[in-house]
Amino acid sequence: MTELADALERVREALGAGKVVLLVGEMEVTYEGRSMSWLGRGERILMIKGDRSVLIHRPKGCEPVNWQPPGSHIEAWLEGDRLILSCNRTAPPERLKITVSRLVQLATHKLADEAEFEMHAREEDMKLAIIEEPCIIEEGFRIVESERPVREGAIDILGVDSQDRLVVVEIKRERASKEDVKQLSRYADQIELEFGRRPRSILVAPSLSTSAASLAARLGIESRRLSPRRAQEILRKRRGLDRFLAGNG
Amino acid sequence: MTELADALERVREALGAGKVVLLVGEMEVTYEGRSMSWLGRGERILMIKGDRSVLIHRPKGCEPVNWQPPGSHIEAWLEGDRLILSCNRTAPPERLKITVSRLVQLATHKLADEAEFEMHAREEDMKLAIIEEPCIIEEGFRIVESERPVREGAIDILGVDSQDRLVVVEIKRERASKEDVKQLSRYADQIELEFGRRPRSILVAPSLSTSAASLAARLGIESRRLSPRRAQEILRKRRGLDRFLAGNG
DNA sequence: TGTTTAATATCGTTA
DNA sequence: TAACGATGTTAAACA
Repeated sequence: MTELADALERVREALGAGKVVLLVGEMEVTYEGRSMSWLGRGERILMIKGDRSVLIHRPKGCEPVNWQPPGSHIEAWLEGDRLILSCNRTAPPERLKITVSRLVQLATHKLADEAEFEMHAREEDMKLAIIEEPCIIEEGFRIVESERPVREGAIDILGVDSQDRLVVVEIKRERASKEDVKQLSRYADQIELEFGRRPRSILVAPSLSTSAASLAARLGIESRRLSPRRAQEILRKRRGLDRFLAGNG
Repeated sequence: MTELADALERVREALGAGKVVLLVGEMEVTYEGRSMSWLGRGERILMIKGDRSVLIHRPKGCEPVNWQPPGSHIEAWLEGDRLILSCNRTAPPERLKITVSRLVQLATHKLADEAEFEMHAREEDMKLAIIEEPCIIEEGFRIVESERPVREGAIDILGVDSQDRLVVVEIKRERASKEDVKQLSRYADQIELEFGRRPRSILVAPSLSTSAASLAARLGIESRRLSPRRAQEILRKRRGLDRFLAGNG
């Protein structure tokens, strides 16, 4: 197969030059390492990036069927009328073997992409919004400390209410589960041990699961509705205001 | 830009025909939905599959920088000298907008892939290995029940030892963490409540983290070393033996 | 280097 | 549909 022999040369050249390889064709895939998998012959897309990460995509589904993280050692050779690609890692030991039996398309590109990726509306942004605007929790709420370490993990926010009672705040960016309520309860236990009196506990999340809500009620844990999106809007508004005040100062 | 106008037509045709689109070029990307993200201009690979899942890959890294799961509604149009792709979902509401400013390559393919994907050596296989060969846990160990539901979740394996003491077994396919030890301890609490006496607790995993090991020691929790790979070997050997015995029967 | 935690996690199963 | 755990989770932050 002259076509696959040519492909082998181009793949080797691309690997050496740190190019991205896009190979469309008929292939079999086996993986052995943390798990083991077999995938029989079919038409797929193989992507090898400049950092030697490897992805195999089927014609459907968002996730790759097989992959190898960046830095794998890649070898390529011909075996009869097949093009073999062996992608190996040592820690943990794992191997991905791709057997290409028919080539549909092969492209290689040297790509330049230095842009910064910015993401917002994460759990971190919810915490920042509360720190910059504590009345999200309630009127008169003040921050004492963020990420205060306790025996198991860290308390998202420790604060005091208008009557100077300690408040333990736990933040979740998704619907809170029973387990999240238990975690907050354990944090409150730690604070009670340390300060000698029971703090208030407030779970901040866009919503609570039914079991989480009933457990929270039983344990006397309060909750506040806040979505990551709303937190992001509060931050943006506030920072806009800060810039305005700075400009006038 | 005649090139991008031509690309628009080919993308539309591919979307209608359920083809896979591979577009390499310079683009900006914004996402708004469960989170929000911005990515400035750079050279990337856009993949749209037949099921309308969308992936954007940078030249490095295993994971896509942005994506949209299968079934998103995709619209494409020209805006000045830019090709715009808008990929929308309704549940949850989220939108991915791609602005292509320069085309490097565009390919579309109708791919056929009907192969079955088989994966082995998962946590499930570790459980099966213990069920088929209980002496992996210890001499005289017998299975009572698998996946026994308790208040929070399910016990992987409940069994009895050679002295008829109850044993709660928790299986982890990776190095076990402190949290895994706590989970097992809570399961043991539930069994103690139900049966009126403290069961033995055994954590099965390829290894334990240092903090997990010390917590296990403090709580009187035992452990057994078992990797998914070894479990898979045991299963294969055993099933081979079963077939041999069945052939002789 | 190892551990811990967040993620647009995704994906499957079960009640 | 909601809840819950497994995943070859991946990836980043932290000690």
